Amino acid sequence: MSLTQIQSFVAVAEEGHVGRAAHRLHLTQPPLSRHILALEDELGAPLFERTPRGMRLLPAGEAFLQHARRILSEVDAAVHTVRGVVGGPSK
Amino acid sequence: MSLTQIQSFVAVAEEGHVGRAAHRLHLTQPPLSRHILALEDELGAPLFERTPRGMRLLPAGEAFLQHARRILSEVDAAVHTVRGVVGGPSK
DNA sequence: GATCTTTACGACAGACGTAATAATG
DNA sequence: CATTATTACGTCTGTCGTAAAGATC
Repeated sequence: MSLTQIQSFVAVAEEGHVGRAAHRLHLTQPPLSRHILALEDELGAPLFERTPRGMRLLPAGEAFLQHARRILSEVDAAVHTVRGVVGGPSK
Repeated sequence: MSLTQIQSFVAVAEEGHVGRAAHRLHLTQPPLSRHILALEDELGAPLFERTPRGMRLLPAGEAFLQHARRILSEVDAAVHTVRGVVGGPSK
Protein backbone atom coordinates (compact mmCIF):
# COMPACT_ATOMS: atom_id res chain seq x y z
CA MET A 1 0.00 0.00 0.00
CA SER A 2 1.26 3.46 -0.87
CA LEU A 3 0.08 7.03 -0.47
CA THR A 4 -0.12 7.27 -4.23
CA GLN A 5 -2.59 4.41 -4.34
CA ILE A 6 -4.65 6.04 -1.61
CA GLN A 7 -4.70 9.36 -3.47
CA SER A 8 -5.71 7.50 -6.62
CA PHE A 9 -8.51 5.74 -4.79
CA VAL A 10 -9.93 8.98 -3.38
CA ALA A 11 -9.81 10.66 -6.78
CA VAL A 12 -11.64 7.77 -8.48
CA ALA A 13 -14.18 7.59 -5.66
CA GLU A 14 -14.93 11.29 -5.99
CA GLU A 15 -14.97 11.48 -9.77
CA GLY A 16 -16.67 8.16 -10.44
CA HIS A 17 -14.54 7.68 -13.56
CA VAL A 18 -10.98 6.49 -13.96
CA GLY A 19 -10.47 8.80 -16.91
CA ARG A 20 -11.55 11.99 -15.15
CA ALA A 21 -9.62 11.06 -12.01
CA ALA A 22 -6.53 10.43 -14.13
CA HIS A 23 -6.81 13.85 -15.71
CA ARG A 24 -7.19 15.45 -12.29
CA LEU A 25 -4.03 13.66 -11.11
CA HIS A 26 -2.10 14.49 -14.33
CA LEU A 27 -1.85 10.80 -15.13
CA THR A 28 -3.20 8.42 -17.76
CA GLN A 29 -5.83 5.77 -17.17
CA PRO A 30 -3.72 2.60 -17.13
CA PRO A 31 -1.48 3.43 -14.16
CA LEU A 32 -4.46 4.73 -12.24
CA SER A 33 -6.44 1.61 -12.98
CA ARG A 34 -3.49 -0.45 -11.78
CA HIS A 35 -3.34 1.47 -8.52
CA ILE A 36 -6.94 0.56 -7.79
CA LEU A 37 -6.46 -3.07 -8.79
CA ALA A 38 -3.35 -3.39 -6.64
CA LEU A 39 -5.17 -1.86 -3.69
CA GLU A 40 -8.08 -4.25 -4.07
CA ASP A 41 -5.68 -7.13 -4.43
CA GLU A 42 -3.85 -6.19 -1.25
CA LEU A 43 -7.07 -5.71 0.69
CA GLY A 44 -8.47 -8.95 -0.65
CA ALA A 45 -11.75 -7.38 -1.72
CA PRO A 46 -13.11 -5.20 -4.55
CA LEU A 47 -13.83 -1.60 -3.62
CA PHE A 48 -15.72 -0.53 -6.74
CA GLU A 49 -18.42 -1.87 -8.94
CA ARG A 50 -17.38 -1.54 -12.60
CA THR A 51 -20.07 -0.29 -14.92
CA PRO A 52 -19.74 0.79 -18.54
CA ARG A 53 -20.40 4.32 -17.31
CA GLY A 54 -17.76 4.41 -14.61
CA MET A 55 -16.90 3.15 -11.15
CA ARG A 56 -19.28 3.11 -8.22
CA LEU A 57 -18.24 2.55 -4.60
CA LEU A 58 -19.14 -0.70 -2.92
CA PRO A 59 -19.75 -0.77 0.85
CA ALA A 60 -16.16 -1.84 1.45
CA GLY A 61 -15.05 1.10 -0.68
CA GLU A 62 -17.13 3.57 1.30
CA ALA A 63 -15.64 2.27 4.53
CA PHE A 64 -12.15 2.60 3.10
CA LEU A 65 -12.82 6.10 1.79
CA GLN A 66 -13.34 7.52 5.27
CA HIS A 67 -10.00 6.18 6.44
CA ALA A 68 -8.31 7.24 3.22
CA ARG A 69 -9.38 10.84 3.67
CA ARG A 70 -8.15 10.85 7.24
CA ILE A 71 -4.79 9.42 6.21
CA LEU A 72 -4.27 12.09 3.57
CA SER A 73 -5.34 14.93 5.83
CA GLU A 74 -3.10 13.59 8.59
CA VAL A 75 -0.17 13.61 6.18
CA ASP A 76 -0.99 17.17 5.31
CA ALA A 77 -1.20 18.10 8.98
CA ALA A 78 2.17 16.44 9.63
CA VAL A 79 3.82 18.58 6.97
CA HIS A 80 2.29 21.79 8.24
CA THR A 81 3.09 20.96 11.83
CA VAL A 82 6.77 20.48 11.08
CA ARG A 83 6.92 23.69 9.12
CA GLY A 84 5.14 25.44 11.96
CA VAL A 85 7.56 24.12 14.57
CA VAL A 86 10.55 25.12 12.50
CA GLY A 87 9.42 28.39 10.97
CA GLY A 88 7.01 29.71 13.57
CA PRO A 89 8.73 30.05 16.95
CA SER A 90 12.05 31.11 15.48
CA LYS A 91 10.63 34.24 13.85
CA MET B 1 6.61 11.36 0.89
CA SER B 2 5.82 7.67 1.17
CA LEU B 3 4.54 5.29 3.81
CA THR B 4 7.88 3.50 3.68
CA GLN B 5 9.66 6.71 4.64
CA ILE B 6 7.22 7.25 7.50
CA GLN B 7 7.74 3.70 8.77
CA SER B 8 11.48 4.25 8.52
CA PHE B 9 11.25 7.46 10.46
CA VAL B 10 9.25 5.87 13.28
CA ALA B 11 11.65 2.94 13.54
CA VAL B 12 14.69 5.24 13.76
CA ALA B 13 12.95 7.50 16.26
CA GLU B 14 12.14 4.54 18.47
CA GLU B 15 15.48 2.75 18.19
CA GLY B 16 17.71 5.79 18.21
CA HIS B 17 20.08 4.10 15.76
CA VAL B 18 19.85 3.71 12.01
CA GLY B 19 21.56 0.32 12.24
CA ARG B 20 19.14 -1.18 14.76
CA ALA B 21 16.14 0.27 12.98
CA ALA B 22 17.40 -1.19 9.71
CA HIS B 23 17.67 -4.62 11.26
CA ARG B 24 14.16 -4.33 12.63
CA LEU B 25 12.85 -3.42 9.17
CA HIS B 26 14.88 -6.16 7.42
CA LEU B 27 16.82 -3.53 5.52
CA THR B 28 20.39 -2.25 5.42
CA GLN B 29 21.56 1.11 6.72
CA PRO B 30 22.06 3.04 3.47
CA PRO B 31 18.49 2.89 2.15
CA LEU B 32 17.14 3.66 5.59
CA SER B 33 19.46 6.63 5.94
CA ARG B 34 18.29 7.82 2.54
CA HIS B 35 14.65 7.61 3.60
CA ILE B 36 15.33 9.92 6.51
CA LEU B 37 17.36 12.33 4.41
CA ALA B 38 14.68 12.44 1.72
CA LEU B 39 12.02 13.11 4.32
CA GLU B 40 14.02 15.91 5.88
CA ASP B 41 14.68 17.34 2.44
CA GLU B 42 11.00 17.30 1.55
CA LEU B 43 9.98 18.87 4.85
CA GLY B 44 12.73 21.45 4.58
CA ALA B 45 14.02 20.81 8.08
CA PRO B 46 16.16 18.24 9.91
CA LEU B 47 14.24 15.89 12.21
CA PHE B 48 17.19 14.30 14.02
CA GLU B 49 20.36 15.42 15.64
CA ARG B 50 23.23 13.18 14.46
CA THR B 51 25.60 12.12 17.17
CA PRO B 52 28.38 9.54 17.00
CA ARG B 53 26.22 7.36 19.23
CA GLY B 54 23.08 7.49 17.11
CA MET B 55 20.18 9.73 16.18
CA ARG B 56 18.21 11.87 18.61
CA LEU B 57 14.90 13.54 17.83
CA LEU B 58 14.79 17.29 17.43
CA PRO B 59 11.62 19.21 18.36
CA ALA B 60 10.45 19.11 14.75
CA GLY B 61 11.01 15.35 14.79
CA GLU B 62 8.95 14.90 17.93
CA ALA B 63 6.11 16.85 16.38
CA PHE B 64 6.30 14.75 13.24
CA LEU B 65 6.43 11.51 15.22
CA GLN B 66 2.98 12.02 16.68
CA HIS B 67 1.46 12.48 13.24
CA ALA B 68 3.50 9.62 11.82
CA ARG B 69 2.13 7.19 14.39
CA ARG B 70 -1.39 8.30 13.68
CA ILE B 71 -0.90 7.88 9.94
CA LEU B 72 0.36 4.34 10.35
CA SER B 73 -2.35 3.32 12.80
CA GLU B 74 -4.96 4.85 10.50
CA VAL B 75 -3.64 2.78 7.63
CA ASP B 76 -3.87 -0.29 9.81
CA ALA B 77 -7.41 0.61 10.80
CA ALA B 78 -8.35 1.08 7.15
CA VAL B 79 -7.17 -2.43 6.30
CA HIS B 80 -8.98 -4.00 9.21
CA THR B 81 -12.16 -2.06 8.51
CA VAL B 82 -12.33 -3.26 4.93
CA ARG B 83 -11.72 -6.84 5.98
CA GLY B 84 -14.37 -6.43 8.64
CA VAL B 85 -16.93 -5.07 6.20
CA VAL B 86 -16.24 -7.84 3.72
CA GLY B 87 -15.73 -10.82 6.01
CA GLY B 88 -17.82 -9.89 9.01
CA PRO B 89 -21.46 -9.41 7.96
CA SER B 90 -21.41 -12.20 5.42
CA LYS B 91 -20.52 -14.89 7.96
C1' DG C 1 40.85 3.44 15.90
C1' DA C 2 35.96 2.11 16.82
C1' DT C 3 31.36 3.24 16.01
C1' DC C 4 28.19 5.57 13.78
C1' DT C 5 26.11 7.80 9.39
C1' DT C 6 26.48 8.96 4.66
C1' DT C 7 27.97 8.74 -0.44
C1' DA C 8 29.27 5.93 -4.89
C1' DC C 9 27.95 2.76 -7.92
C1' DG C 10 26.28 -1.31 -10.38
C1' DA C 11 22.02 -4.26 -10.73
C1' DC C 12 17.27 -5.11 -10.42
C1' DA C 13 12.22 -4.12 -9.69
C1' DG C 14 8.46 -1.08 -10.28
C1' DA C 15 5.74 2.65 -12.65
C1' DC C 16 4.85 5.30 -16.52
C1' DG C 17 2.84 5.95 -21.30
C1' DT C 18 1.34 4.28 -26.02
C1' DA C 19 -1.13 1.06 -28.17
C1' DA C 20 -4.06 -2.78 -28.36
C1' DT C 21 -7.91 -5.66 -26.20
C1' DA C 22 -12.26 -6.59 -23.63
C1' DA C 23 -16.70 -5.58 -22.04
C1' DT C 24 -21.16 -3.39 -21.99
C1' DG C 25 -25.19 -0.58 -23.35
C1' DC D 1 -20.22 1.51 -32.37
C1' DA D 2 -19.19 4.55 -28.57
C1' DT D 3 -17.57 4.71 -24.07
C1' DT D 4 -15.44 2.88 -20.40
C1' DA D 5 -11.89 -0.16 -18.00
C1' DT D 6 -8.06 -3.41 -18.45
C1' DT D 7 -3.87 -5.93 -20.34
C1' DA D 8 0.68 -5.99 -23.20
C1' DC D 9 4.86 -4.21 -23.75
C1' DG D 10 9.00 -1.32 -24.12
C1' DT D 11 11.42 2.31 -21.54
C1' DC D 12 13.03 4.75 -17.84
C1' DT D 13 13.27 6.25 -13.25
C1' DG D 14 14.03 4.88 -8.63
C1' DT D 15 15.53 1.73 -4.73
C1' DC D 16 18.11 -1.83 -3.17
C1' DG D 17 22.66 -3.85 -1.40
C1' DT D 18 27.89 -4.04 -1.32
C1' DA D 19 31.65 -1.41 -0.73
C1' DA D 20 34.07 2.78 0.24
C1' DA D 21 34.34 7.27 2.61
C1' DG D 22 33.40 10.95 6.41
C1' DA D 23 32.82 12.35 10.95
C1' DT D 24 33.19 12.20 15.86
C1' DC D 25 34.58 10.65 20.36
